[in-house]
Amino acid sequence: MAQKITPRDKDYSRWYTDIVLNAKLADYSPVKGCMIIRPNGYAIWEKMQAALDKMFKDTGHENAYFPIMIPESFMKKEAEHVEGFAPECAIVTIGGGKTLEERLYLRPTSETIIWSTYAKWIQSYRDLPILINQWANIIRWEMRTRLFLRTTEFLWQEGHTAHSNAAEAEEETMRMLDVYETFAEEFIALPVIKGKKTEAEKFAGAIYTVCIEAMMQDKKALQSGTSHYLGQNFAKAFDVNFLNSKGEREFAYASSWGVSTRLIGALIMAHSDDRGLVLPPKLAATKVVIVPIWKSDEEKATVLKYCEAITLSLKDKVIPFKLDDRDQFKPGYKFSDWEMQGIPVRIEVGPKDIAKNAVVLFRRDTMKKEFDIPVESVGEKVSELLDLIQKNLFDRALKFRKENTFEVDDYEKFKETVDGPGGFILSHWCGSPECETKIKKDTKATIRCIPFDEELRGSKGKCLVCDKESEGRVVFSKAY
RNA sequence: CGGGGUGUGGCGCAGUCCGGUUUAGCGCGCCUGCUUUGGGAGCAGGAAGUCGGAGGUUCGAAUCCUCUCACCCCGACCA
Repeated sequence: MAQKITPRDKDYSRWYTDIVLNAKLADYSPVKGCMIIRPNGYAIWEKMQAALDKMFKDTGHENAYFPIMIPESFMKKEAEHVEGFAPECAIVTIGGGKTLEERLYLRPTSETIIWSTYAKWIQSYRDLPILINQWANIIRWEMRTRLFLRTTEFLWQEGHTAHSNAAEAEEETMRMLDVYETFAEEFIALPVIKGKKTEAEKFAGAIYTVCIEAMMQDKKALQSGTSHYLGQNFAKAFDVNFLNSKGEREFAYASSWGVSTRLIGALIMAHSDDRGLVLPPKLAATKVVIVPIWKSDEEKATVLKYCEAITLSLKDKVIPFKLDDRDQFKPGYKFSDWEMQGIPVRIEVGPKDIAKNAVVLFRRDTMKKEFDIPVESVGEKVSELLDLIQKNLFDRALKFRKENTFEVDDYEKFKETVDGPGGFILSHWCGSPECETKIKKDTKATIRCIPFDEELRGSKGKCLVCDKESEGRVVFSKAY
């Protein structure tokens, strides 16, 4: 390929963009901040959707679809919500050539349209819970955009549940956070820290927000998924009440939760290298590429014939593969091409291998080759290798996060750490918004979350800034 | 919204300061042919641009002037 990838240590931001473009994941569109998701990128999203959708169904959820356009009056019903979202909303004012009576918001999230509907569906405690998820596109008019990480339009899923009591809604909020954790770690091979957002960082309209935070290779944090306990806020705003078993009228309790195409950004930034994308096998639509090598036409015929045994072996193990028999490129070009696109495993076959009745296996994560793999065991061997790669990516990312997580108790040292090595910093915080704001202003580091993990939380201590009592450490970091 | 930058074949750029041998050039890519093929092939031939848009100055504008549009990067805001 003509275009090269800018190395990470030279310009991380450009490296990221280079990966997205060169791996053919996405392209710029004519509209600022909007992106075109190319087949390679969309394939990752489809894999993510399939895995998540199954997990949602397994936890009792159903899919539905609500409209993209929301009446302005709906948006304005929950005070905190409208304040949080109005500035970044796109609004439709003309329809059919006429100025609309009521302006229509293109959804920045669907709480309002969904809760206005729930008002119709919920009469009795017997109607609860309602466990609905929708796969949709979202519009948020961001000032500054970056492919996958922050785009004006993005794809996501949003779960919206209604319950008859607070405990159940809170349980749901946590259950879905656990689903996200499992998905991130098992599929994206992305280790995450679960925790609670501070008041300043929570979702507009929530009682509280819990999240998963992951560390990228530049040591910055990326919020990878959120789950909100909304209490009765939206039920009150949209008058969603029901009769409980005692015959009393009560407002419903809510949760909402979502992950977006931003996860593709997380995947890229967590695992890829200066050669290109590195896909976790479980999210790779094509897990293996076969590169046949030949010199003459006769050799080509022999090698391709030989490949049939390999493809059979792969099909036997249900491993999706591609055979790259393109004539116009030399093997070296093909190697680079597929490496750039992140295909986890490559099989190289040429006359030398045929002579030994074997193949060469190459793994993308370590860039290492294994020679003399007997052809009859290819499927089995590749299958094992894919598992190894999946595990290695996770272990590598976890090791990296641990190596770049520091406990700091002195504010000067804290500032030095943020400016110097960066990473996650575990420090004590008293819980006051003033101290939180001061730290953000001084260092640009924010509280990513108050971790649930007791080990990260540690014992009691003194706030970095004001020295007041702190219940435990919180995670600070610069973030995307 | 503030600061910086860029718009020239599909992509990346040179030319712009000092208008005129520029028939607008180079690299990559593309097409054809031959030789190649175990880490991004070589040679030969070929197709493709009217210089973001509008107006102006001039005998003459990619180049000067005015206006305008778009995108990118850095900040404030955010999944």
